[in-house]
Order: sequence, then C-alpha cells, then structure tokens
Amino acid sequence: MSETQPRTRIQKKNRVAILNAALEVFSQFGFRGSTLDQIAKTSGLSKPNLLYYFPSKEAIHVELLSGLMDTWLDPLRDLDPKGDPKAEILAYVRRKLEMSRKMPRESRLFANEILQGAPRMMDAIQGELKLLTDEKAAVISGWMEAGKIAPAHPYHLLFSIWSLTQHYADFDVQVRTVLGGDPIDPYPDADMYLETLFSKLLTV
Amino acid sequence: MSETQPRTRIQKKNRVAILNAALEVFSQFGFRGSTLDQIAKTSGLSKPNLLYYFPSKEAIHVELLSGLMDTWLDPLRDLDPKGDPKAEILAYVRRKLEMSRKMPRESRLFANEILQGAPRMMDAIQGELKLLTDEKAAVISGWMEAGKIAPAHPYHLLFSIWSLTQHYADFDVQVRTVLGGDPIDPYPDADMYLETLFSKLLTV
DNA sequence: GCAAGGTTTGACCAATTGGTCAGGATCAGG
DNA sequence: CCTGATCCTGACCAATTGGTCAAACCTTGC
Repeated sequence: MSETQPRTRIQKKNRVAILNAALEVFSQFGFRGSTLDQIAKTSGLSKPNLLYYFPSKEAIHVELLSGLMDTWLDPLRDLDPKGDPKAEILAYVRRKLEMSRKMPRESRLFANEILQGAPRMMDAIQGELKLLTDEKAAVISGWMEAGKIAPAHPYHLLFSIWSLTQHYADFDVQVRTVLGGDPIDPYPDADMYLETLFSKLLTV
Repeated sequence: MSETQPRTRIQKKNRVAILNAALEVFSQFGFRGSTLDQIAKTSGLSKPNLLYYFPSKEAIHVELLSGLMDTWLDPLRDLDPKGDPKAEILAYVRRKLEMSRKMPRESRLFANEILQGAPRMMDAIQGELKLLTDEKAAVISGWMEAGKIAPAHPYHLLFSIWSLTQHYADFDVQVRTVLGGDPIDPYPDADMYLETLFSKLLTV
C-alpha cells in the first residue's frame, strides 16, 4: 500500500495527525466535499505543511482508502471453514457490528466512496473484496449443501450482514434520533436483534 | 413544502429539469461536493438561468429534500394495523425494495444527507420520521404482544428493513461488482432472500 | 403586430479552492 | 556548537466556486 514509511518520529506523528484529520473530514463530506483547509485546521497543521507530507489531496484520500480495505475485510477473513457453521456466521456478524461501533468514521468513508461509484476503490472491490467474498460464499454454500445451516443465497446473506452492521455507523444520526433524544447506546439491542435474526434464518 | 408553484409551462418544464439534474448530481457527490456548474450542464441550462428559477444552490437542495421525506415514508404509511401482521410487514419490505429499485438516486441523496449528519434534514427526522416510526413500532409491538408474530425489537426491525432495502440502491456498485461482471439484476434474488429472512424472523 | 411581462445570457465579481515556492526555523549527529 | 538535513511558513498563483446584473431575447394576450 504505502511505499514511504516515516523516517523520523516527527514524520510519524504528523502523518498520523493528518490521516486522522482527513478521516474525520473525508468520512463526513466525501472526497469532493472536503477541503485541504478543513483537514489542515482539524489536524492543527498548516496547509503547506500538509503538502509537505502528502503530495496532494488525492494522495491523502488514496492512502486512507488503501489501508481501509484490509481492515475492513479482516472480520470476514476470520470466518473459519472448519468451525461450526452457525456459530461462525453469528460470530462474523458480531465482529462486523463491533467494527461499526469502534470505527464509524471508517465505515462512513467507505460508504461515501461507494455512494460516489467507488472511483478510487474499484480495483480493491474487483480484486480483494470480490476474491474473498467468492471464497467465503463458497464456504457458506458448502455448509448449506451439507445441511449444516438452512439454505439461502450466500452472496445476499453476506450483503445483508454488511448492510445491517454498517447501517449503525453510517446512519448513526438517524438511529439515535429515532430511538429518542436520550443518548442511548443502540448497539446492545442491535447485537441481540441481529443474533436473533440470523439465528432464525440459519437454523435448519 | 414548496411555496412557489410554477405559473407558466416553461417554468414547470425547467424546474423539473433542474431538480432532476440536481438529484443526479447531489445524490452522487453530496451537497458540498456538487457544483452549480455540474447541475447546469446536466440540466442543459446556463448557470444564471438556474439561479433565475432557484435563489441559491441550497434552495435547490432543500427543495429536493423536502419533497423526498414524504415519498420516502409512503411505504411505511401503508402498513395497515388491521391487516395480517406478517403479510403486512413482508409487503412493506417488498414496497421498500421496489422503491430502492425505482428510485436509487433518491435513496443515495438521503444516504448522503444522513452520512453528513443530516444538517438539512434534522427537522424532518425528529418530526415526520420519528412520529411515523413511533406509531408503526407501536403497531408492531401490539402484534408481537398478541402473539401474531414472533417478538423482536420493533425499532431495530424497522432499521433492518430500511438498511437492507436501501443497501441495494446505495451500494449498487459494490453489489453488482461482487455478483460478477455480467450486468445481472440483483433485485429478484434480493426479494427472495429478504422474504425468507423476515418470514423466518417473524414466524412464531 | 405590439406592448408587457417572462426568459435567457455573457460578462463580471469576491471568495475559496488545490497547490507552489523561497526562505526561515528547528532538529540531530559529530 | 556547528552543520547539514529536516521541518515549517507566509506570500502567492491560477482555477473554480456561488452568485449578480444589465441588457437582450422570447411569449403571450390583446
């Protein structure tokens, strides 16, 4: 992914600060809606200083995205073909929901990119994402054919897991508003609901 | 919503053209990422001409959003408290999925707005959306308590319906890419999958 | 066919955008 | 404490942004 790894500790610190600020901004406004000045102000650095560490606005964005796909697929990679089918899938749902809870900005960055037609992520989607999805969909298909879990469209099963878990990060504002003004954490209930939902779906 | 209704047929035609172009652009790039020039070019009108029909970029966006919420809630409004519980909910899922299929741009416009924290839609969410959601969640709760459908968190049930159906519009690129290069229509399979999913969830 | 109102546009504006650059400040190693 | 490399900045630039305006161009009803 990233060729240039920081030499000095100042570089390390500032690159982290920039990428963190950029994540904050890009995840809210998308690539085109974000400005270098916003990122500069958020990171506490000057605009020319940003461009000392990164050659362009696009380079910052690409750097964020390239790191993201790997992280994003980790929970799915951990789905063990040798584990108990239903438990594996339920555990995957839980990991994915946990990721939404802990990395909502990353989820929104991803959502923004896809919404815009994935102009800077097509390669990763056609490559890594599709490869891993095909592989795991085959595993799930195998489980279904063996009668270990109820039959269902394996790809749409995966889509539904992505959709449902990421929803709590991407539509956070809506979820919390609808649930009431109180700053209630929606995740515990979400976790229970999703467990029920997929447990019933997969039980033969 | 909109106070000024078109007087002449030219006005009518051009306002429609502008709003259509704006929907195209805003739904892809969000408010801040879209430019008047883009909308002008897409609509086939000149930029000053846009501003003859709408006072500002924001006014166009607001006009789109204010019309959207009503349309968006229609499928939920049709959920009949007197109908058969399971059939009603499954029909709602189908209507919502159909809406994603026929109005993907509207779905993305909505998604973009929520992703950015719903700065121009908070009122509608706290108002119309929450009111209707509360009302229908109560209906669903009643059904559950009466043992007509299996118990589940009514709000998260609604969230899951929104999430799953809108996913096919908002993440269209990803869905189609993962399913394969062929221009396969994912909606028939999605419809079957969702019917199975919710049917199993709701069956007592 | 002509006036009055509705429609369209080119030229323009100030502010913001992504990005450059020369030079100054700061740091690390000897 | 000196020197070379790293780090940082103010000033600047061309392009793009949302928006204005006077003047020209159409429609339409009489």
